[in-house]
Amino acid sequence: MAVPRSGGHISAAPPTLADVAELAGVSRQTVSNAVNNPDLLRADTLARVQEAIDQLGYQPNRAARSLRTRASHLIGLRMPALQEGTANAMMDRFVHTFVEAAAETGYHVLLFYGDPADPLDGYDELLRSTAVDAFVVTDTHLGGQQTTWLQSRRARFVSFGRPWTQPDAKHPWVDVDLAYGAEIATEHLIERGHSKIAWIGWHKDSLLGEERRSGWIHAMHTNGLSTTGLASRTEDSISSGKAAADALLDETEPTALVCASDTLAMGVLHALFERRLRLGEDIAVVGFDDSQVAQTVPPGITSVRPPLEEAARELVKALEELLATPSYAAPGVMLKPALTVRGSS
Amino acid sequence: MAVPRSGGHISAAPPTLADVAELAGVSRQTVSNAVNNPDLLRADTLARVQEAIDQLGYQPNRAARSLRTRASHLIGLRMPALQEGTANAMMDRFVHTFVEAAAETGYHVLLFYGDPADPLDGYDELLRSTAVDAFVVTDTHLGGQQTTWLQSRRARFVSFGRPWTQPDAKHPWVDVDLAYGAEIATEHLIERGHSKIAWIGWHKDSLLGEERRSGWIHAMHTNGLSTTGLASRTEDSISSGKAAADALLDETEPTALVCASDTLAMGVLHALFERRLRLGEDIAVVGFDDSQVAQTVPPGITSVRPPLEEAARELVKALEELLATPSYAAPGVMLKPALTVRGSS
DNA sequence: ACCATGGCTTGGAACGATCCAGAGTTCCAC
DNA sequence: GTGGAACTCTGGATCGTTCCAAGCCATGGT
Repeated sequence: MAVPRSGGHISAAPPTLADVAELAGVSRQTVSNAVNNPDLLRADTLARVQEAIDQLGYQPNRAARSLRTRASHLIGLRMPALQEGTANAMMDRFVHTFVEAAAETGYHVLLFYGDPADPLDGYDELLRSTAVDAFVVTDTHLGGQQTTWLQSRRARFVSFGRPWTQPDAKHPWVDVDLAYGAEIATEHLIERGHSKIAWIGWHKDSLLGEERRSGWIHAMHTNGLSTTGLASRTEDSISSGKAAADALLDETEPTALVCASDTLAMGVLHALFERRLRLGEDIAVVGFDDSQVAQTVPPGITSVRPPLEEAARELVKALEELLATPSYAAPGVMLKPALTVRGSS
Repeated sequence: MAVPRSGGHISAAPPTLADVAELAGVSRQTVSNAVNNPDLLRADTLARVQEAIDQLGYQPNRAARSLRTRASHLIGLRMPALQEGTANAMMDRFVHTFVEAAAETGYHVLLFYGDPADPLDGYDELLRSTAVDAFVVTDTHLGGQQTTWLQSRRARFVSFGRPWTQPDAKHPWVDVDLAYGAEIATEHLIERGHSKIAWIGWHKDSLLGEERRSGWIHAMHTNGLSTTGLASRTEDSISSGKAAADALLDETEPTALVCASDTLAMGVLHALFERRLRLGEDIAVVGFDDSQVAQTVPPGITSVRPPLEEAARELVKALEELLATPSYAAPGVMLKPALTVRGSS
């Protein structure tokens, strides 16, 4: 719907506060108050201004508002690196849910790109130009570089991922307890009658990997099961998942496998395919992340599903507090994942 | 060129043009010129100003610049609806590549969310508040509602997807020739010695579906092969893909299947799994979109891969022209997909 | 009748950048 | 030596909003 302006012709320029003020017969400031502090106006004035606003289709100019209030209502999110594996499948779902949660409180998401080799690239420019109110940092397991730097620049941010290497970090964070995830995955297999349950995980220097692994170990030991010869550590790729599965199947002959990621689980599937073993019948497999792949591969891979929707909502809530109270120091929030059971187990 | 990041002294408020001007002993306007039109300055003045800029770590305030120039250097992209299937996997890859391509020309991407039930929701607010310079529209096959509306509001936009229902639309667009994709997929199977090649596609009212289907028909007929009894039309879901495959396998017994999407291909895999048929040996399957799933499922699904990187670059190029020349009317760009051959064929 | 009170409304200034028109320099041709 | 063009640089105005301090106007207590 095109909006006619005082001149009578149809103009491309959107109406301003002044246009509304003139039409309603009040001052600019009153219109501003009608938008931002309606309680300050007398009921009849408010109604009159509101009508003028509706009539013109007025919407405050973001740049002007942002300049004056020093708030852009934008949250910066650095595009996670694109990998040809499945590892970023979870991040995509997170971005979706985060954008949705942010929208509910009037925030939009500014996606930016940074050189994958430099975890700090991109942040500085946005910070200096006051383009965003805050950041969401996602790859905290890669080290505390980003958070440390942001802190030193006094930038506001929250992180999806606990501050692994800085136990004393004060920024709000939300994370998913994936040690617990490994635990329920392993216990699920034990309930199904398995006792030789192997683990395929990541290298020792991977914080995420060690955490997940500890859940498997805990579940095994609590149930009086041995883990010797059942653990393997490797890269997060399909080919190394396959290699690890091959080695385990040849040596220890486990009846079930818990994998630190759906990517590794897919590697296992490749090994099974080659050996003509049937997933879910000859051998059980559980993965992590509940990716698209896990959901769709026949007969479906049982997978540990992180509650991304809840994480996104928690992060947005923390952001709101943080932006309202600059000194806000929240306790971290740890969420529990659930197991989505499918045909593979 | 590169600004020292962890600069020694950190003040609360970022430096402004006036700060730089004072330090360099010139006027504000001169600093502005140093940033935007360096050719206008004498070499020694430029050097002096540049030094002051570096020293303070000055970066123009986006809100102020945006207010004055009426350009935000933001491109709006409505978050495609999240589906639990595989259909949006391609869109995620597109978003990635688009953000990257946009960054190269100094544009950032503003992600926003809109009620899935209303294809226009969200655009209006951003447009009225002049928050973005342009939009990228992605779901043109759902009808021309968005583009028609944006046009009527005189908004700038480009679309990823041809204007299906409006042959006379004048906005720049980029699309992938997926009829051609179906053709090369079918021909690939013919080369491999198949002659009974079935098609699993979407309902008749799906423009995308009919286009892809025509490629299959064309390839079959050009090679003197019959298509009777080999085509089936259904929903884009795993379960209906499975049902369609079951029906075809029972009735016509094709040796190869071309599917309109990787989702349908996954449905086929489910049917094969149940029948204990081996993908790539007992029967060949080709999908569309080259999703994560197609890439990782053993032994890999041969799939038609849309050149998303190229599409993103073309769109950004078109956007640049459009924003530089408001009257810019580009011819649409049609890109050719390639076939990624994997174990499934 | 008067002043204080509190609710509503207002005009001017400011946020930090760019646009614009004009002023000061430099340089060269005549 | 002078006029004029070309080159540099400058100060004021402006984009659309919100902050601020002050103004207006009923109301009510004294």
